[in-house]
Order: sequence, then structure tokens, then C-alpha cells
Amino acid sequence: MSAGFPIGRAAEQSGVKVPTIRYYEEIGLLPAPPRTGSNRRLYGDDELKRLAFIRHARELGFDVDAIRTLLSLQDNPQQSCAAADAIARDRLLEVRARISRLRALERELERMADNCAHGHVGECRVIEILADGTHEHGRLGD
Amino acid sequence: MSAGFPIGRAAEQSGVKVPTIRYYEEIGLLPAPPRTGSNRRLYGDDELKRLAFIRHARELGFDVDAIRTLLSLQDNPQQSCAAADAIARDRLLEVRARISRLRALERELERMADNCAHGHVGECRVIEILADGTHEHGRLGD
DNA sequence: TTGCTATTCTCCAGTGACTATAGATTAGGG
DNA sequence: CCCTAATCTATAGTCACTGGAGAATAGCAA
Repeated sequence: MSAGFPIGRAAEQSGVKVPTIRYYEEIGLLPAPPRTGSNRRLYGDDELKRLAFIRHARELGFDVDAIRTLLSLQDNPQQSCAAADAIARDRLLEVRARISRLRALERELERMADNCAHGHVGECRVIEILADGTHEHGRLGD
Repeated sequence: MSAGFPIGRAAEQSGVKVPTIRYYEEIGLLPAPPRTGSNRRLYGDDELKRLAFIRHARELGFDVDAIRTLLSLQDNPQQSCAAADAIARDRLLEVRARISRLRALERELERMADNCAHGHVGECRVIEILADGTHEHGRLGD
């Protein structure tokens, strides 16, 4: 039954820095929390999870707009199936594309570390790995 | 035996916009190409691959510094095994962390699309999926 | 050759997502 | 009560682009 905690603790718990939390509130990613009598923000566990989610999603390279749509799935569970489905499917395609790129890069980095273990660096082919010509110029994320 | 192509064609081939190519040159991610008599940049296939690589890596959320170290593997194949190995291993850890996060998100999005197919949205748990408390506060990428 | 549009050039200002600083106020411990 | 740490608002700076202004050049058609 805690009455909530201040922004500093929210920051250290969520891994999102204090000014960034205020920034997220400003741009509407995080709802404005209640304040104390002396005007200080009071956070609870829900905003903590939301913050950590935003942090991870940003680290994965999603831009704020993508995160907004992801959070809208969470926030409006009553919205039309069609809308939620469209959002989920789009993000799913994007996520899968990212995974396959990362796995290709993973294999190449493994190969290099492996070669190193045997005493020689060999040519690095990271460029060839990711520089394949598959142009889907429709943006995939940011 | 083409004498190279101008920046516009390099842009459309690589998927990197013209001003962004000039920017990459400015910050030293892309070597300054030769110029024509009238001072226009002339690119070849190698720069093209490098550009596409940079584009993909940025889309995957690597920052310019990370890309710089990745490219350094490519650029100095003669460098010490220890150095190359360290870079490759670090990036590998990072890449794997990203992959596992993305796979968790993939599963949740699949579940949602799946639920939708059966007529109900259900609660969205994207937040719980990524908002786990595993704090490795050492930055992983950017 | 002349005319015309497209492309390139450099430089500089603007955007998105933070990140840091300044100055004032408040909280909480000794 | 005092003092340091945390918080507040507001503003400015950073990173990685992105777009615009204005001038020069390319390339093609008449």
C-alpha cells in the first residue's frame, strides 16, 4: 500500500533517467502522475513497467510512434479486433525482419570470434552479411 | 569499367538519402570519394555496399560508434586478433541480447494476432513481456 | 548554340529523442 | 534549525539525421 515513490526511485527502478521520464510525460508516452502537496510526481508500479517497456523498446530501435501504437494495444483492450490485429501484424513483420538481420550478423560475428580462437582474423565479411540487396524501402521501424 | 556514379544513383542503390551520404562522409563513416572535374562525388560498388551496411545497422539500432567499430573489423583485417576478438565478442553479446528481446516480443505479437483470429483481443501483455526486471545497466548498443 | 530542367555543390537551419545546466523550492537526516 | 540531496520548471545542447536556400554544372531538346 505504498503511496507511490518519487521520480528518482522510478528512474533507478526502471532504468530510465529522470529527465527522460519527464520528457516522456511531456510527449504523452507516460500519463502525468499525481503530485504531492509540494508538486512532486508520485509513481506506482504500473508506470514503472510502462517505463521499462519503453526503455527496452527504444533499445530495440523502435521509434516513439511505434511504441505509441504498441502501447495503444495495451491501453485500449476494448478496441476493434481489426485495428489491434493490423497493428500487431505490422509490428510482427518488422520484428521478424529485425530478428533475421540480427541472426545473420550474429553468425558472422561468431565466425570471426571463432577464427580468432584459431589464431588468425581472416577477412571480415560483416558488410556482405548485412549489405544484401533486399530493398524493402518501406521503412521498417523508425 | 564504369568510371563511377554520382551521389543520386548511390543514394537510390543503397537506400541512403543523398544528404545522409554527405553526412556520413563528414563524420568519417564513409571515405571521401574521388570527385569529377566539376567537384562532384563519384562512387563505386564498395561504397555502395558500405552504405547499405550502415543503413541496415542503423535500422537495427546500432549507433554510429558501434558501426564504426564494426567497420574497423572490415577495414583493418590485419589488426591484432585480441582487438578484433574483443570487438566481435562484445557485439555478439549485444546482438544476442537484442535477438532474445525481439523473440519475446515476437511471441507476444503472435499471440495477439492469433487471439484476434479467434474473434477476441484479450488483454495485451506487451508491457509484461519486455518490462522484465533484468537490469544490465551497462549500455547495450547506443 | 541556346534554353531549360534536374542534379549536384556548400552551408545552415530544423527535427526527434533525448541529456545537461541553471536557478528556485522542498525533503529529510543530524 | 541547518544542510545536503532531490525535485521542480525552463532552456539550451547533443546526436543523427533531414530539409531548404542559393549557386554551379550536367545533360538534353529545339
